[in-house]
Amino acid sequence: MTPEALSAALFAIVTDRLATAGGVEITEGDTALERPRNRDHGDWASNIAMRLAKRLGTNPRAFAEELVPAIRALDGVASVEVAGPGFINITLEAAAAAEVARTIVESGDGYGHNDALAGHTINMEFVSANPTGPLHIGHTRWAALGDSIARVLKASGAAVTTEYYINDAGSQMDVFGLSILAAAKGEPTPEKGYPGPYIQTLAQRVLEQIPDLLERPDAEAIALARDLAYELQLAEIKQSLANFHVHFDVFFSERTLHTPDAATGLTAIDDAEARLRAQGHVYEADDAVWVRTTDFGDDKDRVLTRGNGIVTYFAADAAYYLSKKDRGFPEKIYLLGADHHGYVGRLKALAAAAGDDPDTGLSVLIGQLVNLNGAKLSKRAGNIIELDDLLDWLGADALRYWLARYPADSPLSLDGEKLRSRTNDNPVFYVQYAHARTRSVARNAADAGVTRADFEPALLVHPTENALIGALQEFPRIVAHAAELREPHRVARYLEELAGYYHRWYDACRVLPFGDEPITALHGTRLWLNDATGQVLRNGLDLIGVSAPDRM
RNA sequence: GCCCCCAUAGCUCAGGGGAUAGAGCGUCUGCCUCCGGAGCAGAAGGCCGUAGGUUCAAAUCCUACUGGGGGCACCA
Repeated sequence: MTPEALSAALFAIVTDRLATAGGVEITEGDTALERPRNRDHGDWASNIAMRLAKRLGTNPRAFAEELVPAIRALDGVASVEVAGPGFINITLEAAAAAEVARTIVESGDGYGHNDALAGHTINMEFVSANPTGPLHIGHTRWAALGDSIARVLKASGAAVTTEYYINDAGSQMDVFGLSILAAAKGEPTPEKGYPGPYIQTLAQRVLEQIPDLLERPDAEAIALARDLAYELQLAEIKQSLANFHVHFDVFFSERTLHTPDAATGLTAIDDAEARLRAQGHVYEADDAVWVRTTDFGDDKDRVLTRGNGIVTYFAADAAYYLSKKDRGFPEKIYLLGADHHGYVGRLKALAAAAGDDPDTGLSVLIGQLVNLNGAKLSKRAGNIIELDDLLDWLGADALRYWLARYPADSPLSLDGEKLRSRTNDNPVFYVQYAHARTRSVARNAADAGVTRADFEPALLVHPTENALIGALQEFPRIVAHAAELREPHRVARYLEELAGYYHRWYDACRVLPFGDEPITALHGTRLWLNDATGQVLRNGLDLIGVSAPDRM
């Protein structure tokens, strides 16, 4: 008996009761159960009676009492009580609750997957760092968060495509080429050019591949340096992301939006402008071409083509948006830093201008920036810390976990001391340790001859077993909530709780027999519970891209 | 000026309208004769920024205010 099954049964009972009362309708979400903090309040509690009391014009306790007999009659329910202002507290039979251990072991990696977002087709864009330099600390949070969100969305049944938009067009690429060439010549960084030792390294590699670079005319040399350095840098970025266990399905080049179609001679941006014009949202003023985004809530209209004939970044954004739409993504998610929150208005307006509903088709997740030991990092300050260095220093697991365990809108600072520590200062170790412990117990069980041959769930009656089982039962719903809210930190926090329940159980209940004690069904059944816990810890850690070691 | 985010234990932070507000760190006290002590049990520590409002019920929702962070280009 899972909370989902119990909730569904309760829903049936309540709707049945309401059919005779008439006039009141509820949804399945209304009978969702919560795990009471206080064990005296049963295994699962419902507040449905209090929620309906007003609409029914009845006393919540009285209405709750009316539901009790039908709930008590359910298979696997041990007792039902009405308590407090009208809570219905349900206690399950130990055997019915502990069934979940078998379910988990048999479902394996699939346990926790759910269909909360079945039928949703989602495009997620994040990171999208300029290919003119390495990924740095400013990108880490979105990389970790975006990848984890994609994982929980998939686990909840959504079809997800993760996408990295490469800003490989525009003047900053020429500045990049110029910087590389200057470095190749041994000249100082040009004004407003890209500084940094990585430029020197890139220049060196470019020279190795194009030995006669410096003998070519500057214009040609800049273009050659730019394009090759870009290629090399992008490969580095992809490698960094791979090292960080972050996966992108698509790397989308902005250049392709500026490239004329062979047949029509028009670019995707031309096409986007034409489509917005056809919708009646485009006008000319001051020699420039504008979109009237203020019609859709933006605070000012936006320019597509500047007076000098050059298209704006926003024009490419528009074309890119339409590309996502055309490629079949009804839902688009953008992850942006708080420093880009000014984009929200124009993106929403763009979606509306394109004929989409910005409320359902587009969600922009804004997150706070990351600090390091309290010191804020900005490019201008020059104290850039590269992702690769962070990975060398802290390891992907600690970094991914730390970045994933806070809500995106919560300020976050990386504390190198904590992340390197192998104590409870560093929560990833607490969780990973719990997993390693489940594996250790399993190894010892195998050596001692304890197997999963016997499974007698009715034997799992210890309070710490009840608590652990309840936590295991909650996992699918935790994943579904994390997906619906795009909040993977819920998974991390859940894992910390689960690890706590496991450690307390481990402390109180032995899986292996003492000394020469005979092996009983209880030992075997507890091994199921041990293995089930390990499986859930593994599945949860995987959702945030963190490894689950067998030994530490 | 306008917009967005934040305010909860000494510190860092959880807490999608419910019962006695939680965790880690730090402080104090216990637990290693057998499954990993990177663990467990317990103590101390709170006017949930302030003031109103909605509700049977508010840390949670709404409004105003205070204090902190960020943003408001024919840049990319």
